[in-house]
Amino acid sequence: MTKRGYHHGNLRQALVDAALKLIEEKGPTGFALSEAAKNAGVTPAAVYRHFEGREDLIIEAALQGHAIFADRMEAAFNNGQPTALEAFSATGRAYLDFARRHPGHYMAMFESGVSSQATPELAAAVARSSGVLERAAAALSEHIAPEKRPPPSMFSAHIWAMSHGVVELYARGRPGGRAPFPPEDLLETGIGIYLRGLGLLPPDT
Amino acid sequence: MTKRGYHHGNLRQALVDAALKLIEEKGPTGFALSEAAKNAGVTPAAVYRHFEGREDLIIEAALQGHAIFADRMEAAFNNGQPTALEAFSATGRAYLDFARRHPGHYMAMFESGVSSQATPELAAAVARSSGVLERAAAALSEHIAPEKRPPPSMFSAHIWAMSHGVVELYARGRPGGRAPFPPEDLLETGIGIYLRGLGLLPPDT
DNA sequence: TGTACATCAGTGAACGCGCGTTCACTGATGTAC
DNA sequence: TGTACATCAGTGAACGCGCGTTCACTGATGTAC
Repeated sequence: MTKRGYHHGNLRQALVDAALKLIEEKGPTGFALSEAAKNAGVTPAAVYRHFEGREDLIIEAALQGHAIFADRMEAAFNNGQPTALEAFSATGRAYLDFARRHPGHYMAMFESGVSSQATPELAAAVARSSGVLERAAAALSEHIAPEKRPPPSMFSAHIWAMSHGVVELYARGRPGGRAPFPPEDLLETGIGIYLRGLGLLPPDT
Repeated sequence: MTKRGYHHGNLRQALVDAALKLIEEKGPTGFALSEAAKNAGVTPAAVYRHFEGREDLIIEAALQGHAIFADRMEAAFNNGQPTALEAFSATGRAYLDFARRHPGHYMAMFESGVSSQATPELAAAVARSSGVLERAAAALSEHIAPEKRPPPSMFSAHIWAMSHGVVELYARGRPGGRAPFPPEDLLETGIGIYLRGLGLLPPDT
């Protein structure tokens, strides 16, 4: 099924996997093409049979990340079933879950410095990811009285910002040394309070 | 007043300033000690008269950043005057304002990968920064009924996460290419909705 | 089935580069007499 | 005021290193006859 290559089998994907592991360990700017090649059991020059260069490899990693990300978010959203609220919450949890399970992908996507417009494919993948979250926000905001309803894109930007902030500050080892609370709890309670502020949850839990 | 050096005048600070500018331009991992030295009009080896090495220079930049940051936040908080709510909002605005005015510092502080425990001085500076925000959150949460009051450190973690997320995703050029809303508005509305969720703002604005 | 050939994934050596760091030094500044 | 000396900030050359990228090549695989 998988098209096997001549010598290696499937070097292209092996290189992406090696890159992801390295990005996870050392960050996207600390990642070295040569090291990825070595870890894939291959000479650095071999990389150029499959990618244009270092940046192109990072872009592929980000691209695959966005594809997985959008899939997960879409599955969690589940077309707004059973309720808009539950679908939305599931989507939020899927965000954090993705960041934890795929730190390499997450970093390639959001911390690599690669423009989301770098290639048409990447732009499309980013648009798809963003789209899921925005649809989840839009579905949920139907339950808000129109005159006090924020634009869905602002709604989703708030959620995205809080999620990303939790990932960066508390799901890794940043500010006070270690996290004061489990990131999952932090995000769940944070989003809960936010939704209550929108009148989407009863005032007392 | 400023102790002037023998040859340069005040090379130590000139190096920090050059480093900050470079960090702002290329990120903390892209910053090169040699380039900072060159921009300060000095040989790379001269750096070692004032710092132990590359990392030490970044730590000094982060340290100065935390000092400015804590000062600004403290001034904005203004001991909780005139009201806890207004003081808290001012503190939130000061956060974003700092991130925009001092991107080099901000990056050195939160994106450099330097541990906040790297030196005792840095740990103290970080604790002071965090302390201000936590005090602002604690003061404000006095107005919440005790049984539905989240721990102040969780409260402040939510705000910090949302602020940081807004900075990273929307106050730079990240996800959809450019920001859908001005970051200031995004943060102000986001925090507003969150505070409403805590019952600290009336349900309709 | 066997042979000749074309393809092309991966090799290995080399490149130029900029990096962080070291070291013996030099020469401007400050100080003692 | 003038001279001799000590200090030490900054120099300049050198180092070893790993990086991304190039290039002519080789040799395993697949294909045609």
